[in-house]
Amino acid sequence: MPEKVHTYFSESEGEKIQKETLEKEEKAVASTVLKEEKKKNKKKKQQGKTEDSELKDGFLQVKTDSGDSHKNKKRKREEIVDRDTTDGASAHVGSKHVNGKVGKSNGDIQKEGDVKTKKSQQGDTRRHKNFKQQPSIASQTNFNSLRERAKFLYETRKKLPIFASAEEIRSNMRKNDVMLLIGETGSGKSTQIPQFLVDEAWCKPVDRVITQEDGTTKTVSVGGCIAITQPRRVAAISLARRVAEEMGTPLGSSSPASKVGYSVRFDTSTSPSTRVKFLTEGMLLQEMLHDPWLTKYSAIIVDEVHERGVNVDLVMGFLRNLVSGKREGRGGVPLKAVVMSATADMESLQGFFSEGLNTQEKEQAQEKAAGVSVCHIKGRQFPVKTIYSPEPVHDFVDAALKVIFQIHYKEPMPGDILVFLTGQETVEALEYLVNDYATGMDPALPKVLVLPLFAALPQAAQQRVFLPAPPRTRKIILATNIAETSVTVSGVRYVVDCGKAKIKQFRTRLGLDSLLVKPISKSAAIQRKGRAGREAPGQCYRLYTEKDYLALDETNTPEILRCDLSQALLNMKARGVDDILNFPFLTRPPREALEKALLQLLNIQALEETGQISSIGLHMAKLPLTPTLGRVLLAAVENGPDCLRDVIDIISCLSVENIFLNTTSEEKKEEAEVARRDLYRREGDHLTMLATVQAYAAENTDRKAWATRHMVSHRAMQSVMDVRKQLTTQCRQAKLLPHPDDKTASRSSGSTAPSPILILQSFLAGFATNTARIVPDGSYRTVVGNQTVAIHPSSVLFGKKVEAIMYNEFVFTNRSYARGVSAVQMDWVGQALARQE
DNA sequence: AATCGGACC
Repeated sequence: MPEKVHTYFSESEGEKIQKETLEKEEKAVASTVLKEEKKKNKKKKQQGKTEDSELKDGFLQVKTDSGDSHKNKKRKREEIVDRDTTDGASAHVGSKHVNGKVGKSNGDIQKEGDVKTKKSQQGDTRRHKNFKQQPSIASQTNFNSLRERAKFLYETRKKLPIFASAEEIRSNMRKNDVMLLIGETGSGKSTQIPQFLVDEAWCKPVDRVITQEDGTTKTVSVGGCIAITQPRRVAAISLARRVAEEMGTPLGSSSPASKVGYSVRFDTSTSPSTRVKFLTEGMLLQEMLHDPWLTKYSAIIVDEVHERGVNVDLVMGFLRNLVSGKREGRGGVPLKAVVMSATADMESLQGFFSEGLNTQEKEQAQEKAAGVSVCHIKGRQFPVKTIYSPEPVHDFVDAALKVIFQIHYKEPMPGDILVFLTGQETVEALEYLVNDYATGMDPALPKVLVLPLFAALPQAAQQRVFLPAPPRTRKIILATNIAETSVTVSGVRYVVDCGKAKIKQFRTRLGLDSLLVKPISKSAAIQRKGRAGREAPGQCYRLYTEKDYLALDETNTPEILRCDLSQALLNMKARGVDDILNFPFLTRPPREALEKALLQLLNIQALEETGQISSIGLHMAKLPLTPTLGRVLLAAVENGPDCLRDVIDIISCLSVENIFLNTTSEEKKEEAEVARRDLYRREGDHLTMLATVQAYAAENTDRKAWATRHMVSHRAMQSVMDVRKQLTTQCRQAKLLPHPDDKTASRSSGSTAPSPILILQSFLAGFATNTARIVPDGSYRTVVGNQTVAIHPSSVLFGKKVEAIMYNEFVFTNRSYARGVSAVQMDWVGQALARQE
């Protein structure tokens, strides 16, 4: 069988080393997380050698220090977590670059995959540094080596499909303020466009005299910086890292001379010289609350518009107003915009911008009036053959099982299989079936390694998908739509697509979220299929007929049509958009949905009767919370600092993913019951969360072990602590909480803990309408609307009967559930509702 | 009548 092994990698020296590593690993197949950790470390060292040996080749290069030592502690922790997440990707670097040699250039940057690879390299570099105990000189930025690296990278940049269009793009942007760019996967748009534009004359900062709201004037520097928005944090960070390398500049805050930075929640890394800044859409919206005219920027590049998250729609609306208005807040300096999408549904976007430009600039009637240019860039993908099911499929788990083994029997190695399913339940069902079937498989055949992948999966288990398969083994990744955009697994040549996904839809009339399995769109189907063609030609098996495919919607339903709009509208109100109904929505939500959200904001006193934003509302908009949770926080202020601190702890839990690990099996559930006994509170989930945060925070020796012991998600708890710190800091700045060194105000040791009653009453200020009372048959009915609702099985109150409940979320899956539930008294509910009248 | 797809401030 050595043949098989040899076909996996070609012949360079570095790859041989890597191959040997893999063989060694096969002998020590690790089954426990602990073993995996060790193995990883071993491999990393090997990886380091691989890189060294390839240095002269130039495919990979160990980065010299980029001054990371200046970063604060928390950031380091996050980087380590980050690196670990993507660690496995580095193991694939070898094979990826081999592919580059035989057919495909290694230069095309694919945000989620390739750039992550860079990150892992840096992680490895840091490890080396620690190992070798390098002297402090290493913390200085080595500009020469940065320049050399950039020079080398330039050669690969030149081969990107987009590179030939650089001059056309520059020229378009000189003529027009807005450009729409359709660039398929692998075109290089996200990394190259900012570099094409940053040295343009219009991108220089200029001083302008601006009349402020109070009538006074002041001189302000306008422009000079380009922002590129991303839907996801990891993408923003890894793109920034890559572009910094290509530009030969240190990254972010590591040097005052750094020209490239990024900004995501909990992690902003910029310098006074930052000219290219990658940020999440949410972060740009946050910046706009403080700087509505985006005076720092000469251009905003909006990337991945086709994903149509609610934030990108808001950004687009604000941007349209900014490019078409009189620019008074910018001293007349234009703000340019590049809107980038992977799919070609851009005609509507063109209309969206040109409509605004026409109406606003009609009077000026100048022929050089900003128009909208459009640019198409070819992508770089390997062909993927589509195989449809000849018959409609009733049970896609069963159908997937058959197709998986059909591929496994028929198709040569290597070539991993990525299966798109709908959720944890289907993933685990198929995992069981594949493993069961594989036990009876002919031992002469390659083995299969089944790897589940979904967001709720613990980090260590997620990482397993990035490890290369042992020799003679085919990886079968069973994933939710996390693998559509957020996670890229290398080595995949076969995709199996069930054609469905769980999609959340907010039902305005009922105030209810539903999470149902629905057919995906054509563009999602194309996206899934594309995952088979990133490294080599591939195949996509669709578990539905071609007729079914043709009947699918063209694109995903924009999130703005599927979600509760209150947070979006509060942000708009805080930005000074008074007339919500006339806001330039890319897709206009139904009037009813807008009105419902406005009413909701009015109910929680975020708006005045006039529809103007209230001072409470303005405060809420600045908090990184949903309006309801923001309202709860402000209500807790009234109950004193001790209550506020506790409420912050609970809110922090509610605003991250589930802190308790899922218990799927019956034994696990019992196990969890025992492990969490000291955390459970009979008052409900809110106080249980409080107990959990406080116990976790009090654990000073080994929080990870504590989390494992209590079957609590360590990853989620880390996020909780981040949110908690952010909220606490914000409350201190707003003088809602005393400063920590203010002795008189710190929690006095003699006083009792704030009563659970005060805490729950604070919550009712935001959740008065999320309440239900028990009826004689023992079920619950909502106080407003009288609908049946059941306590979700994940709640500590599941199966319990109390007078009334308050809940964080009202979701419909196969029935209506209340999630995040606490027991309350009906008269509290009455009082809270009365206050809203 | 027994359990949530994926992001983000």
